[in-house]
Amino acid sequence: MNTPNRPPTIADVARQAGVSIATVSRVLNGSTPVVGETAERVQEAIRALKYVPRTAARVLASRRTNTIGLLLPEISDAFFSPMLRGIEAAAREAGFDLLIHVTGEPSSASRAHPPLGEHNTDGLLIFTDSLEADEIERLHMLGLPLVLMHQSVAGYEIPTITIENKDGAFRIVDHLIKVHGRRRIVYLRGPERHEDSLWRERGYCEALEANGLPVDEELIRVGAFDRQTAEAAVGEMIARGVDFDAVFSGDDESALGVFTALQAAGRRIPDDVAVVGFDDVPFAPFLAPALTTVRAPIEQVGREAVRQLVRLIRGEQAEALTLLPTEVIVRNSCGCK
Amino acid sequence: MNTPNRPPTIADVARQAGVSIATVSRVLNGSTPVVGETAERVQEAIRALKYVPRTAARVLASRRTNTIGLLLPEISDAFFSPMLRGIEAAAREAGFDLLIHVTGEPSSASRAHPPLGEHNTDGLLIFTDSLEADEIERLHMLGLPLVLMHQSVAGYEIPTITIENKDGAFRIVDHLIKVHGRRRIVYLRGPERHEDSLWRERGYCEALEANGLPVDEELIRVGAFDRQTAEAAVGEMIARGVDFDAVFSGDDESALGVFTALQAAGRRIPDDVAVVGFDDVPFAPFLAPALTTVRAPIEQVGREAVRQLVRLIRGEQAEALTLLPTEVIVRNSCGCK
DNA sequence: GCGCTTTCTGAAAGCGCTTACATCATTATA
DNA sequence: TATAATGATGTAAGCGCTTTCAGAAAGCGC
Repeated sequence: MNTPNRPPTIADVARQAGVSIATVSRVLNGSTPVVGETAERVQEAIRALKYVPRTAARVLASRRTNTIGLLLPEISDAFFSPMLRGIEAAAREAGFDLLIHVTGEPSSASRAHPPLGEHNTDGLLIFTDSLEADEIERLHMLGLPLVLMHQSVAGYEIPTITIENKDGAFRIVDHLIKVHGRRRIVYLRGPERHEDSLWRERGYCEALEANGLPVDEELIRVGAFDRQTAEAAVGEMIARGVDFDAVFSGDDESALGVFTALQAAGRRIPDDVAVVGFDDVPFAPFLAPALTTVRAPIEQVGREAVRQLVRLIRGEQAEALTLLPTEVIVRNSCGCK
Repeated sequence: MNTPNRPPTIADVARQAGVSIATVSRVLNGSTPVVGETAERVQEAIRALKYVPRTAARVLASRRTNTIGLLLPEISDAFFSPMLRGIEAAAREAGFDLLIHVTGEPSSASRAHPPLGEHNTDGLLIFTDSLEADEIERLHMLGLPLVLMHQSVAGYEIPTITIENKDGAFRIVDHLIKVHGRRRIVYLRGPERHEDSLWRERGYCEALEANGLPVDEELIRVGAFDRQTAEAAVGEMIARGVDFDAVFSGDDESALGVFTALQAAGRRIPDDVAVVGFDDVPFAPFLAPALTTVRAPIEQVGREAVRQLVRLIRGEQAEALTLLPTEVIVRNSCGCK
């Protein structure tokens, strides 16, 4: 804090109120009673001096940061806005500051050594694919409270918040088959090792099998939960003459790419190819046609993750696994009207 | 940091390497040369102990937080994703952590006393409508580096990053008039006192006047840059039989609400009513019809704001005003095909 | 009046680190 | 050979706060 004008410290407040710095601290923190008249004098001095306690000093002396860290692999996908809203609001309600770090691509040094950890937070929220397993283990061994989102780990107990991926995927693919008679359904996978994606693929496969359809590897491609990757994947399938009558795009961001590729190839949605997504991000109802998708309670995932982390920080017990329900949201892109 | 297992400190590293803690600090920070063999021993001890320096101690001793604070009024609008991406990336490149706080509604206590300031950051990025003028003044008087985004203040020199609102608005309204012959154009205002909104309204009015059209107060409503508010405003105009053939929605999020209201009322876009927005958020091309809008270089605003703030933090001179250009992006909602 | 308990407050230690200043050893120069 | 300069390292102070422990005063019961 390189300010030319030195902000007031606790010593300035103590001097003005005519008490010790211990008393000022007590008034600030309510940790020990202070008689009314003394407390009044202290409050008045705080007001007059516009005193704001220095966070670093508090953290160092109390050994608590009052900060929650959040690690994300990226931030631009429309999926993250509602989740951030949920996390930010819940952290604030619980009296914690939120420090967000985006680790970036898989090769990024941040994944092995992120600038968030036991040194500057009371606990970490870790979104899937944002931190290496070794570092998760190190932090867990140190006893730093951790909560995983959309990811689980084997071998040790870290609370996990996730959603009903498989069930949601099963039901939306079942809808395509049963209600719209689709038989050649593409699945666009998410990023490699992305746990949500693995479960969604399993739901997709189970829906096919439950309806007596074979799982055709030619219909399973990589969309990486990314608009451009999905667009390229579908574009390539079309160019190679692969026969399909529906696309389950893995997430809504990919669905945008699917729309683009189909429209570029003159395929009508949903007449020629039905398209369904996953997540129900804010723009989904406004697409042309309005996207049929699985609603993931994204904001709720964020809120619940903070709740569990705060319990851990306070030394309470947290739920090992919190599974939030998904829901098929039928709009127009599947063929319903 | 309530860990049952105490993480290693600099003293542990010093003991293991057989040097003083000052030498360890020097190796860590490269502030003073340390001979190769000694430095090697220190690095090895750091690795073996998996030592991570405690941020609070560094901040307190060095009087620098290496943290940039960002204040936003909200976070769920699609506008903020690209901006966060720009800010986050630029902060990381400059070696700063980013601490984000969302102040919430106008009545929120956070606006007067946010949990970000001189006590825990080296500088603040302040997005318009996120912090009260009194607090901006207090922080400025303390000498805390500040950069404003999409907002300016009179009376003292705080660097400002903003975009060509008026010019962009003028050109898109001009396009509606000149190319599509629209004569009854609605403007949906942003939140009260929102500077971008004021300039956009001015551009709107000037375009009308430049084309010999009167400014009709009945056509100026409040959309508050919010989907539901915009939907309600347009719905009310329709219910009251107000005649209009175009809507300039103020921002893209509001355009979603305009679309909804028009479609609910059986008005065809753009045949009956043309709709144009502002910002060119990621979903704009995918709407039905694809939204004609003014592209604001959102991510670049974020990047540039960090650049200027970092200059201030380093004691360098920053630009007083940075005005980034906007560009009309013609798609289909205005009537072009 | 005496002894014990409770309440309130101040002094002091210390959280983990940075860095100024002092010291020592080595090298270069006169 | 003596002196000065340079480089590397250690000691100690202190950043701003929290909290433990000690002491004083007041109140209560016998």
